[in-house]
Amino acid sequence: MTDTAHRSDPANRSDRGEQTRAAIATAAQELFRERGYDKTTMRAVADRAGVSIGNAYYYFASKEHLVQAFYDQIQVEHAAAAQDALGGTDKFADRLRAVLITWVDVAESFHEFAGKFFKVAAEPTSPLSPFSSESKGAREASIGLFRQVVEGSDLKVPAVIRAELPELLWLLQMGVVLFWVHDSSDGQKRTRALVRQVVPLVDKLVRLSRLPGMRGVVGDITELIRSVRS
Amino acid sequence: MTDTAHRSDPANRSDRGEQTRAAIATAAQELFRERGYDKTTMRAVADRAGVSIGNAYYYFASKEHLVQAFYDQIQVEHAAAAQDALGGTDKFADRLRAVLITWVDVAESFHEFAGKFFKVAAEPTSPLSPFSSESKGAREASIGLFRQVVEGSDLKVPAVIRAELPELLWLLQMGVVLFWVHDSSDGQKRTRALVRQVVPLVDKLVRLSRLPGMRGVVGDITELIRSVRS
DNA sequence: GTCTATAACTAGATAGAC
DNA sequence: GTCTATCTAGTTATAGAC
Repeated sequence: MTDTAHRSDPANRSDRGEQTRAAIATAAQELFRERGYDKTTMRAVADRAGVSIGNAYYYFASKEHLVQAFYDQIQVEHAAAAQDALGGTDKFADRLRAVLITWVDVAESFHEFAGKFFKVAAEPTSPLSPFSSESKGAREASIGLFRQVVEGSDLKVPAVIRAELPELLWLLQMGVVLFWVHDSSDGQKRTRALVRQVVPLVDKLVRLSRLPGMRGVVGDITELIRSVRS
Repeated sequence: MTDTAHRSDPANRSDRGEQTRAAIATAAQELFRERGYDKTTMRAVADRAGVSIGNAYYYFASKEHLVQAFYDQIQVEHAAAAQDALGGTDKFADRLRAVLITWVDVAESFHEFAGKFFKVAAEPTSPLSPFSSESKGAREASIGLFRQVVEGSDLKVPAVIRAELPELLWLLQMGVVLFWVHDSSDGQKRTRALVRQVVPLVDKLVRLSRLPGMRGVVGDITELIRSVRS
């Protein structure tokens, strides 16, 4: 493999190329927000970016790939906003709620075309799937956020749980996203209500894991996670 | 409303119309299985059904609507197969496992293009979404199956739980489907392993709900379900 | 080699005649 | 109910400029 000229190698991307790429991505994001995914044509994107369709396809393999820019943006904004929110408290429930609610805040402006976005991400073979190897970076960043939630908290739980909890909380977040996508209430207030209700429950459940009768269950769950991951 | 000629009123569908509709649906199913969703064109479907494209669109509003036939078929086959499997035992865990494994069996032949199928169903606005009002019938049939699992079993649990459990088990089934879609192992054996592992855990958790310390948690969960449903 | 553009292709969907 | 003709938009082929 002497394919040193491959586009994914940053060393070979020229400045001009980067500018064009950025122009296309920006045009796409603007149009997606203005008209939604379906009503945004590749021709319109290329047009606004001041390039030809063919050129747009040189940088983005498909229309779906243009969505990735959003994905990344939410991720980055959420990480920053959550970081702020985590500073205020060491109570586990407060920290968890802060991270989840912060996500809803950040994602709010994307909600209108989130359905299409989600549709794209739901396909297992899509690089946008939260379970895909292409999403590994974003996924691990997100899990890392929940690791912070746990580690900076006052939570006293068995070490096995402490280790597995971040991944479980990330799954919870995926569930919240699923609900959010289907939530047509004003300002996604039903999702916010769900978070406020589910957080104390999770807090209670996690703390209950210390009860003698729960040891077996905890073991089963960690075993389950381990085997699912392989 | 004097729209007595509307197509959705079975009394007004002519025999010929029904035959054409069936021919199109059958052609689509054959082709989906032979080549997958993407490689099956509406032209090919119309062709095999011996009708024009325009005519195909008279009966099915979009290509996605042709997928609905699969959806329904799995539903019906699963209900029948599960019915058989439920006859054998009154143990809750056995009954639950039977219903879940039966689904994996029935769905196996669809797995190859399940990704595309799932993608379509994942869009919140899609009539195929398991949460959509159009899917209400299928959803309730499925929940009914889990009601049978609970009611025909030896399970001794609080009435609140007994009432909410079928819907929760249906959600578990949705989780299994999610895993299954992403499961590329031979014969979906990883999904089968997941089911075999998760069923005893659910069984244990449900029975634990009788413990005094769990009463509060059970109340919280039922409250959560109620508010989410509204 | 990296970029960019034009023309053409494909397939889902619609309009309108019969 | 059924057809043909047409439209639309994602995508690709390919030629050529920098």
